[in-house]
Amino acid sequence: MPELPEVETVVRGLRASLPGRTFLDVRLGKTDFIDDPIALAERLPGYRVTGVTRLGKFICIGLTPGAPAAPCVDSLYLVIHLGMTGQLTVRHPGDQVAPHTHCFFALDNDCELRYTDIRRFGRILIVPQSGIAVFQDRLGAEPLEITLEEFCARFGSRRARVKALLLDQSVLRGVGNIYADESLFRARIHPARIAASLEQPQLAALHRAVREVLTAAIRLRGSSISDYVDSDGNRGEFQLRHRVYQREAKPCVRCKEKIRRVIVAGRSSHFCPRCQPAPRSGKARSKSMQKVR
DNA sequence: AGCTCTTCCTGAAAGC
DNA sequence: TGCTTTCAGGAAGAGC
Repeated sequence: MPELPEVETVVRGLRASLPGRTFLDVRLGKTDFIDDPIALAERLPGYRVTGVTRLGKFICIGLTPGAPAAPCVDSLYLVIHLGMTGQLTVRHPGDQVAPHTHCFFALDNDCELRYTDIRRFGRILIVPQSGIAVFQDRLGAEPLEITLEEFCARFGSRRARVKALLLDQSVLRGVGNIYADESLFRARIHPARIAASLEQPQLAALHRAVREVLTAAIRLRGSSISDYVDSDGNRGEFQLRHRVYQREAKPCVRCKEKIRRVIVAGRSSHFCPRCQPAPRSGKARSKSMQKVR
């Protein structure tokens, strides 16, 4: 599933082929995942791509009105979230069309940008230039840019489970289930730990682990678990380096203990019971306190 | 504030 | 074999 490293890989691919291109035409299939499909189809033709950026897990394609500039027409962003199974690829019009391809954006160089999404958990919307700041403000910090101080401020005061916070896009933008589990393993922190209970060295280890895991995953062009491919249709390779994600019952790479899977924050969470010791629950603590007394 | 549950959707895998 | 059920999960919303 596409998280920050996968989205970053797609963005880098698009950056090689989209800037300077003008949208000629938009064809849509199913549109229930598009905020305003009519506006999308009517407004986009004539716009030229100025750049491709990433905001957390969102792909932002910057657009400006085409050469014979219509007066008073604003620049805008075509914003795309790949959800669980979204794929954004650049193809030739004659290329075979993958099943569940719902958007075709024709370009002025005999190529087309295609959006394919089996489960349609993705999202496509147009954000005007004037609205991008508000859009960005609803998202948390960029994991590859956040300082240790800000990381500690965002995590150290919260009573939520650390895994839930890692997945919360208004805290950190871009981390999903795979990289949350992989980061917690490297930092040796149990996913169900209350963030505010973490010691300073643990917060520092997690801050570092998140950045290292994401950087390593970008280097290998992301993790392809089921459907993820980059803008050229190629799979990533970081799934070969996963140490806990989808390794339930397999031996821990550090200590050989069997990797376990539990539900934390409503998500399956993989961890090593020896390397990532479980927090003592409130119940257990009060019981032991009673024993002591 | 933060938790759980539900919804969206499809295909793979498990169960019968 | 072939059908039905279950599950996975990013994000948002409801309700506690």
